[in-house]
Amino acid sequence: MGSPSPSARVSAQRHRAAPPPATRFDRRLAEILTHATDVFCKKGYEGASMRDLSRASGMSLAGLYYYFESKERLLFLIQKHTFTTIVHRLKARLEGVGDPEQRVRIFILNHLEYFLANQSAMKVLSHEAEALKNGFASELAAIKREYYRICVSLLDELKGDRKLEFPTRIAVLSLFGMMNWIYTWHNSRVDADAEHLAREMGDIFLCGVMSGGKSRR
Amino acid sequence: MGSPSPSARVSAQRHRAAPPPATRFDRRLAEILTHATDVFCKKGYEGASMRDLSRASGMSLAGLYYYFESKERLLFLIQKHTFTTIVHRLKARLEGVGDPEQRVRIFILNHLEYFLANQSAMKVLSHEAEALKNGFASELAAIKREYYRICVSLLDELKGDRKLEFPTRIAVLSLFGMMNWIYTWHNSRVDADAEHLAREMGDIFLCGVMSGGKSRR
DNA sequence: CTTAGTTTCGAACGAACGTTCGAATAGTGG
DNA sequence: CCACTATTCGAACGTTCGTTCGAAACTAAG
Repeated sequence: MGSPSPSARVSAQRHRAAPPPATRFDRRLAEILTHATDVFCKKGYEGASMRDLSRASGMSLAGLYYYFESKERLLFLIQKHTFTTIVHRLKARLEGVGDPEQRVRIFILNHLEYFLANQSAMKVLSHEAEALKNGFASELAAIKREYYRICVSLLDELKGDRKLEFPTRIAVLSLFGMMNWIYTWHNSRVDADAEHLAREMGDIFLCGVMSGGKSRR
Repeated sequence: MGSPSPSARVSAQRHRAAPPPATRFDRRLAEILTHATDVFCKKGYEGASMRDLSRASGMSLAGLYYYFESKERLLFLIQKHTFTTIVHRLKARLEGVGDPEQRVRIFILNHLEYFLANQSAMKVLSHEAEALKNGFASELAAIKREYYRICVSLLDELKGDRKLEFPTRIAVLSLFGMMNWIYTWHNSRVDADAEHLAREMGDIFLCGVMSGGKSRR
């Protein structure tokens, strides 16, 4: 039993002085993930066949299975990497910022910047949220929940700081809706960049939330 | 040529005094559409097989093709009926209401009420927006555009009436995002009903839009 | 070069897919 | 009852699906 089921490997070896910190295996896998992301984005997870992925990544159908053991795990790898990265970047950007409104604006900007810079990946993350089953689904749900909780706590900070009253859950989910819906309409030739969008959505959302619903009734 | 391709029929006969104004054919088709909507909602358009639809509607696989000529046309019928209905109801509700803010609030309420009362259908409409091709796609895009334009004109009315300045396109699409995202999170056991949600989302959106983005920078 | 390990691939598997066809059934006016 | 249409179905069509397997091709060290 020299090499038992290669695709079960999780990229364990990491003790070398190679120029890029990733092994050849990891680099090739990353390439495949990139191409697969585009295909999933265009045709949807169910609509994309392994043969489509094979064609897009320039590797034979059978060759793909050396890098992952199933189509479902491939989607999982894409979604997990995307979500982990966006959470990681958010935490880094929030460090050292105290003002609650600024912190919310950073949340929005971080989300939109990553969304527009990685449109395919973020569409796959948003649109194929229900495609995974059981173990895969629950591991991803945990990351999602963490991201959600961060947003809740940011809004609660704002609430406490400004003595506001609004339903946090609805506000958070409305904000996610505004931001995630972008993948259905954003056109880089006519629409503004992430910074503009973040300011405009931030204005709509924050002013709405901060004026306490006093426009009528 | 007694009955040339039954499924090509568009429910032409409508000159009878039958108790319900629909023919037997139309009634049975509507039943199938209802069951198919639930299946598409649960498994997605690509993920649902004709055999799934057959099981759910209690009709044989071949029998389904008496009522529509392809799986794609079935999705089209579902989406077109849903979208047409929501636009029709909106127009009726807007009649006779003059105040621009009230008109926007009616738009939101109409959307959310129909969304929550027909969750499956609206999820299929929102989530499978890209599944149709060519002719089907363009006919649906026309309805979608009309609905979008109505929302734009409602916001432009509000803008003119209150001398506001905000980017209409972003505002409209943000509003759609807030509302349509509901299908990813709404839980009828913990979340409020359509009226509450419409008021809360209306407050966030309208106050945000009406205060002109003055919260900072 | 030899050898051992890593990576790739052609060919095939059984299963499931959307769709079709001709025959059987149910319903209806004569 | 009949004759006729409207509706339903079992069985099969050819295609595509995700996945597997054993053998090649490549890579790197001895």
